[in-house]
Amino acid sequence: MGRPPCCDKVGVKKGPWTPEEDIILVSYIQEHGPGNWRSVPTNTGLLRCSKSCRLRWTNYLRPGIKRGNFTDHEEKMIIHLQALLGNRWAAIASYLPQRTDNDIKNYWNTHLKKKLKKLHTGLDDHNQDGFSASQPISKGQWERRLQTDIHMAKRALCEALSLDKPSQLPESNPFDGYHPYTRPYQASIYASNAENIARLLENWNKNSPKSVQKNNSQNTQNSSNNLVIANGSSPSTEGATTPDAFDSLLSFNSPTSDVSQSVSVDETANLTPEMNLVQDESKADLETQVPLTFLEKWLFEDGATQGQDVDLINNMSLEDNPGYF
DNA sequence: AAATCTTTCAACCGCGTGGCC
DNA sequence: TGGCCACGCGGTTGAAAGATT
Repeated sequence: MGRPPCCDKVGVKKGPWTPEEDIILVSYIQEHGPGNWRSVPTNTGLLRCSKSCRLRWTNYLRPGIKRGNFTDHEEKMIIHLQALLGNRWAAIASYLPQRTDNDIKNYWNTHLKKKLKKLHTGLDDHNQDGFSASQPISKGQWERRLQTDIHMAKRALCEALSLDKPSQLPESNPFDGYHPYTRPYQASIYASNAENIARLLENWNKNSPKSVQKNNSQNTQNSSNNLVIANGSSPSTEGATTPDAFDSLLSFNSPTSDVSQSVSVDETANLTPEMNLVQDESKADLETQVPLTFLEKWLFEDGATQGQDVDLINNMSLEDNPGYF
């Protein structure tokens, strides 16, 4: 009964990926680009199902992924975006381009949920839970609650932003510079990381698999980190995540710097076909983000106009924008 | 030092959706 | 129009690591 498995279970390997498998997958994607996952296992000889390959790539091997500790900024953004969007981790992740939805989801479940719970139990017994995962509510309540949620989220987000930037509220959209639409920014990351993968592959060819395996006794985590370590902007510093670098990338702390401008034409012009494909992939992501620009505008365009939220919500007719909720 | 408990996070599973025929 | 297929998403699981007793 039920849906047949996505792939033949017989002979399909499960569990943690080995460095060897990572290399095979990365080199294949480098050559053919991401996509057509169905054919990846057969073409690479990997004993993995297509889903597993895609997941491994998107959550771990894909260039531009930042791992390790979340910065305060990221934390706040996740909290507020979760309040806004609910458990739409992919949508939330689109605002944190260096984080995967899986990462964010895990972080929410393991850290932020507890944090917020603590916070709320620390407060009065009033039902201050502004977050979506709560008891069932009626439709009318849901609508009122949604309005409250959005209002609270908007205020909290503005507060968070002003906390991080005590001297100034962003004149422009604070998402500038790392908004998923800002493709040149992504391109620079992908470009640098694609080079790393190439370098890694070169080293892989030089070294015997055994030696690699030895280096990766900590299973796959190290191996995939290695992919980026060669970069110089290594996430191996993740223990002490580099908020400065990250913030500057995101332009949070320097509203005048436009990251999209910081990428030279050469950099984007020198993209390999693989990089372009990666860009194409990110392009596909962008399409799912279109509705969010509306929220962005609303959140940041007129931060001072609190109290107009109800009007705005009224304007945001569910019929006109069915995808928003 | 060993046993037990807790936390973390990579990976899996099943469902929804959109594209193609 | 309906069925099939591939992909993406969110919830869940379980092994490993870390903390505590």
